[in-house]
Amino acid sequence: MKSLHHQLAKHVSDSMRRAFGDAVAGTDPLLAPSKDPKFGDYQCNAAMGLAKQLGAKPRDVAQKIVDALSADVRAMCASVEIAGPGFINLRLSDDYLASLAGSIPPGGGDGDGDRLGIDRVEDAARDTVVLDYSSPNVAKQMHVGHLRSTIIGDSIGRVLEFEGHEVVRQNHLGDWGTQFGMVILGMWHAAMARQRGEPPKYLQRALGELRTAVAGGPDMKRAYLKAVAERSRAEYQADPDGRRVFEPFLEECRSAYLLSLDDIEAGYLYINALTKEAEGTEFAADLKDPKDVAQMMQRGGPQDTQERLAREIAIRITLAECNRVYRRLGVLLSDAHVRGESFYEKLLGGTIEELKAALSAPKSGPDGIRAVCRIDRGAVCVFIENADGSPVFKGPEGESLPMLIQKSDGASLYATTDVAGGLYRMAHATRHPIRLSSRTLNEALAGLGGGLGATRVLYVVGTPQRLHFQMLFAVLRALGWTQLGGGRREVRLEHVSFGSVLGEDRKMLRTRSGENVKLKDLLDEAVARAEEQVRTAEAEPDRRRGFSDDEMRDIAHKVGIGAVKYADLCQNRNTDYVFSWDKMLALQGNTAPYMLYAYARIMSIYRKGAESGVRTSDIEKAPIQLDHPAERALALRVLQLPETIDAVAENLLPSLLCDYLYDLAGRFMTFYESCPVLQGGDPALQASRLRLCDLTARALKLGLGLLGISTVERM
RNA sequence: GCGCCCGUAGCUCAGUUGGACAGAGCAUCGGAUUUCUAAUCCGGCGGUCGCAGGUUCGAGUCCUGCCGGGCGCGCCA
Repeated sequence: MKSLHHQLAKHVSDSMRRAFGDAVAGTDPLLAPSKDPKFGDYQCNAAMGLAKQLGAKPRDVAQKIVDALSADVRAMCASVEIAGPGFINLRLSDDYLASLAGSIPPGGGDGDGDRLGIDRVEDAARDTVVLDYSSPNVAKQMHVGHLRSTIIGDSIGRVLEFEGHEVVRQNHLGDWGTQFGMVILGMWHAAMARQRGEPPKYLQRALGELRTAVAGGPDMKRAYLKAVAERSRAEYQADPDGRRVFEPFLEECRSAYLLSLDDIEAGYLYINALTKEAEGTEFAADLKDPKDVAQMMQRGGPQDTQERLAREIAIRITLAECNRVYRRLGVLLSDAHVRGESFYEKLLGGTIEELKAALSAPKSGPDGIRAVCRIDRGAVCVFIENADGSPVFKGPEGESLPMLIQKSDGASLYATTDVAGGLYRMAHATRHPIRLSSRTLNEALAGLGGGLGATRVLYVVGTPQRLHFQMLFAVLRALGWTQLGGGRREVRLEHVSFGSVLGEDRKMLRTRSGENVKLKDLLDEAVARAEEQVRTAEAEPDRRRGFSDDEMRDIAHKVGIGAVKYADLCQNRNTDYVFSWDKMLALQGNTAPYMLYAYARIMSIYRKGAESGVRTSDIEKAPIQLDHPAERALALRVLQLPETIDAVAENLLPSLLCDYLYDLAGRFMTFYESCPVLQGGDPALQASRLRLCDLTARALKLGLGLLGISTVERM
């Protein structure tokens, strides 16, 4: 079944062409759901615009469109009216709505895999979507900064997959770059501490000591740095190639749980702070520079086996922790989707070579924006300019702002990785072969399997990186890599940006001590708060449902996690949002608990019905009656699920689905209050209303499922 | 300094490519429960859409200027 909106838009569009000829063939019928029921169900706003174009009166244009409407539309509608300056108001007939709702096939069993009869996209429109989301950093606990990317990305993936697109998830793990040198050095310090016989949690203590020393003034800081530098020098000298202490330590880490993620994170923070404080002092020489470590790794070679081993261990520990969070959140990411920055390592050299060669002279993309690569201040830069040569992006001095591809010291940057990643994601050996200038790059790409062949690439990354993605996309387009089928079609590159999570003080959400809020702590609290609500209700005789402990824990988990996810998704992702426990866990308003409650109420009707011998299988074919306004309003809304999903897939805005579900749940509540389902004496009416309940429950479950939220049978 | 985003009811936010009198929730006030989950429902109050111009049959939406806030701006990611 195609969406109501799609069908009506097609009909009106056809009618416009019949009335005014092929000249208006491409004109959007501007069909929209009516805001006010008194204007009908849908309205066409095209007549006013068309009138100007045709030099006619708007109402006359509207009349001609109406006159040309096919018999099919007449059959669907109870009325078609022209109103105001030239609105065409379409009111669907109750019979049509009832038969359409009645034609939705029954759900199978508990509703898993239920599509409510919604079609997948046609083959020609099927995208291969590469979806980049979550992107945690190695050696760091996931914190609220990762929450939005993970939740929004996951929902978008579910929606696109439901629509029938092929979704290739890519978890772009931050496992490369200078910061990684800090992680490895942190592990080295941990190894040395263990060798000295210090108890566990050394790095956390060291970090605390360093901070105390810094806070204590220059003398204390100096003394601390001196002690660490001297000890470090001695330890380096005792084990200069790492073979005696560091490497055995790492080997041991492979099988034993010597380091936790918190240890590794503390190590990173420690080295970060230590390097900063030692910079420019005489102690810096005795403390290894994390940049050197990172560079050594990037250059490759036999000397860096320890660094690589250390990285592997840090990645493994990080992923284990991430997977725990994903499992709790019900996010569809696993190790199989991890494609970290280091994955593109083999492409980096070739990518720089390619950019130098392909962009040695300015090259234009389909939008006329051009890119040119040249060395500037020792760094390899790609400058992005308009057709007239003026810069598209400017720095503080008004100078052209390039995308940096290679630092003057030879190291690559995240832009390099992203260009390489763009190539890998779009290219495909057969479907989308990309001609490259660099043989090195060509071979490296083939070595990675030739690429993913994406027709749409989505980056679910925060709004602050907007400039970076504008540059990246401009470069990828200028290179010509986005052209599909000889330029007939473009790969869609989209930055799915989102705002920050703010505390109630409207500043970035932090703990009281100013640290990032760890995701696992946040989820713990959500579940704990939800559990408290359930237990409070159970303690009151009037509200008691008689839940077992297991049931209460299950409800608390689903309500708590659902509340966090829903609170994030229901807001337009582009704006910052204020995090509030009370609001997200409220039972009224646009919240997960409200939706889950609506669903549980329906399930309750089924249970009651089953007690009196009503079976859903008996009423699967019962005609649906829409005599009550609440019944009609509910049925119409259920039928608008397909077009809502279409809109989410197109605009990548899960909040549209939330708005829909909130409205649907609200309409159900109204229906519930005014239309008794089981009480009525009329069996046909009872069957009809049970079917409406069934459709509503399935729409809620499907919609919430696309948001990654589980329903509860009772609450 | 330049660029991007934002400014809508006391608070948190919706508001499709410009469409009908600007909508929710919270808060507040008032109603509804011998009936399927009252964790609900129905109603009242509440807005010169930051300000000033402009384009348009029509502007919260588009253009210009100003005020206020956030973010970003070459060798971090």
